[in-house]
Amino acid sequence: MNKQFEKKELKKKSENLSDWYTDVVLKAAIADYAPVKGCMVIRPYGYALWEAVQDALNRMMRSAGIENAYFPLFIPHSLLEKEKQHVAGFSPELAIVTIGGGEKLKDPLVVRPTSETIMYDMYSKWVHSWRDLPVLINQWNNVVRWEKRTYLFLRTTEFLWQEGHTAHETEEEAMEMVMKALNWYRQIYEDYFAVPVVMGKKSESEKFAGAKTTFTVEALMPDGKALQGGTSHNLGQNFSKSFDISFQTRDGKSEFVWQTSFGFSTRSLGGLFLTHGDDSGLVLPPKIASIQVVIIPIFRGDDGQEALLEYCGEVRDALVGQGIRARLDNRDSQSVGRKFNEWEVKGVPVRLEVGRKEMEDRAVTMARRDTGEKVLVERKEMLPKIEKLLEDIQTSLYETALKHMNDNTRDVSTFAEFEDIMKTTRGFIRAFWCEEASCEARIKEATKAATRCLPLGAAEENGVCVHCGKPATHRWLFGQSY
RNA sequence: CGGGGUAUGGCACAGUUGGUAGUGCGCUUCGUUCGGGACGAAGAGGUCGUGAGUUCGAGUCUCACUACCCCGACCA
Repeated sequence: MNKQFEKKELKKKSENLSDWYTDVVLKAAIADYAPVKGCMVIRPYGYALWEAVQDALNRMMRSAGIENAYFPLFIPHSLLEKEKQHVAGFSPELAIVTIGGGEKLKDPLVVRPTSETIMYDMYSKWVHSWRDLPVLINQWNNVVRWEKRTYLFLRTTEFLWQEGHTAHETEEEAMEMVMKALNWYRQIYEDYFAVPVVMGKKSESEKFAGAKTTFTVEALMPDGKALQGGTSHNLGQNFSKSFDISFQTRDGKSEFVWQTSFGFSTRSLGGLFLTHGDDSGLVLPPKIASIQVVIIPIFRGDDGQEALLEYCGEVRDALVGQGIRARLDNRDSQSVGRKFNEWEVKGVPVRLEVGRKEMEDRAVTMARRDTGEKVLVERKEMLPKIEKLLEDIQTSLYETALKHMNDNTRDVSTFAEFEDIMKTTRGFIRAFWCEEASCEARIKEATKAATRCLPLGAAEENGVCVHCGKPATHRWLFGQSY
């Protein structure tokens, strides 16, 4: 049974993850290389996934009173320079427009790498009183960061994201926002993508340029490397002081606002593709898949084709009526085998095979993408069974990924052990660390692994740093970054 | 930005001592098919990365340039 059919033209995930990844993203028509280095075209089948993310995050943000807006692509270089750490962090990867309309610009324009500066310049105009707070604005846009080495979705020169930027009366209120956003990101990964994550705080050297504290969701990829999945920053008053966003408090004093920013990008889709999927192609979790069920008619001569298509159409309408995203593949130019393979590469969670046999028995054959298992289901039981199957696939994908993460998260007490793990399986390593940047840098140089985060809720303990032996109070999560 | 490699049809590649470009897949049309990438017939598609040079003649030899890929450094 459950035979895995070999894909003739697809590289194997089991042999080389990164070759497989590129191959499958291109062949599943998720994305394609654009003529500009490091840039890609997100094709309709891939963009539909991004739209699903947008829908989910927009719902979550709306529930917290956040509204969408749009700010310009270009940022005057003079504005970017206002927050020192911010400009220092981003300078090496900026694209800068120096000529406009054939004339050299007096103040070059930066193509936004993120929008803090241009948004906060506006916020300073808009905020004067405690009554103007909180400011709760999000924007969906594209940003550009000139990376030296790029990779489809995971690190592209231009990428799409949402960036939320809020301003509050108190730091407590800002922190609530920071954690709320972080939890949304966790939900997108875990509930929609079926990708487990660890939530935590970034170290000083890994935090956002200009932030007081950065929080992150970190996922573990199949090759044991870690992916920073989304970040939420407590900006404190760093930017409000640089951009003069001040307000009169309820008791008449002047104070700077407390700010947050948080972002979730198309990189996340790369994590989704890497995590699931197998030698036959992508495996999309039902909750995010744009097509959850594909119906494939199996013809027998010209006889009865019309009746078969009619039966398939009826099956599709029943599914769609139930809110299931179903597609009938009625192309007669492709053979059945080819269709099976195409939809497998594209990772559609459930395939219904419908031939004369099923039509006569008033049934469908239901095949699940993740295990390959096929069962014959009576037509009248189809709807509840498919709903159940979609849930089962979602759960099973999450559990498999969670097991992988747990199996590859190791407590380590000696540096030799640390080095050994990084040389072999990689994965997450939990170890005491003295919290000194120079020590972290030496660990990274020796093993390629740096701190991913201090997991939320990590207990305070008495320990010694895994590398330098100095006193340490917490076990940090280490890993090699994607 | 350092080290290595590659560049020939949409994709993957072959092309011998220099003689004017080929194979497989894909694509188009027609027909027969369809329970795991169908078959037959007939077609379309290439300034051989760019620019110079050597030569009667360059995909092939020489030089320069450019782009891309892999490894490393970098990557809130």
